[in-house]
Amino acid sequence: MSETVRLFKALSDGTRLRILNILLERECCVCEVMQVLGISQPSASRHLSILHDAGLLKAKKQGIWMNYALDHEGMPAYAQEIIKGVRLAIEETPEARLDRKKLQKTVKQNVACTT
Amino acid sequence: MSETVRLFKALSDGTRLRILNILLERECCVCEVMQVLGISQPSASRHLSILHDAGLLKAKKQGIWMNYALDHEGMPAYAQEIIKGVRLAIEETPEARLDRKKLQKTVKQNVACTT
DNA sequence: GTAACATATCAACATATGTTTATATATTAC
DNA sequence: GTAATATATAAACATATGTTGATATGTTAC
Repeated sequence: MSETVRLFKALSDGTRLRILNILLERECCVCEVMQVLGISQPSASRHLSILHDAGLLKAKKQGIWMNYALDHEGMPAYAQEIIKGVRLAIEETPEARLDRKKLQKTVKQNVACTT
Repeated sequence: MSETVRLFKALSDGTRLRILNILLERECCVCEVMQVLGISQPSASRHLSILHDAGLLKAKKQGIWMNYALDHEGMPAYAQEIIKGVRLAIEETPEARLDRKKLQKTVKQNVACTT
């Protein structure tokens, strides 16, 4: 049961729901999340790791970037059901729409290293 | 979005998930909840009111008892989806099974007043 | 009216959580 | 090697949350 509580605690924060909203669009690195939401880097990093620890995200290092994505296949069935609910709940809110719009205009910051 | 956060905060507690588990069986009064879970009366009352304020429960006064039940019709679509996830998550845990078993043996305490 | 029971609420305390600032680690370019 | 960028982590602080015990409210029986 504790694992379930951890999941709901992870979802009990407006910032993290905003993060899930943009991750439902596509995977993001930390710097994209901080740009879109207008939050500090430590805050973005911490919230992402909370979502990750709750089993919702998979992390993949790509060069200097750490990319986070929803782990639909890896999460338990009940979590998939709950994510459906999250999507229903927030998808059509003005804030969520705006964040997704900002996400489209966002690029990974360091232009130099594409190795 | 804040309403969604309140819902998830309400679900972020092991005691309240146990309460939902028995309310998925049938409606209960406060004294039944405290008996089944083995918690104090103020605790049962408070947790029930948190679930109620989150929009998950309907309350109906019946004589001296206040009966709480899941408000499937009254809750928004996303909440119904999330409750499905809750059920999936906890239904088959040993604790949840045990609580439902205890619920069967529980009777409303005051035998005298059946008016 | 009083007594007994069910429920709600408040105060006090301990614990958990989010935010900010500073710092450490890691990768890439030079 | 140094410099710049991306990320993670820790310390300090304020706020939120859960638990307990005491008390108040409300209903029923007498």
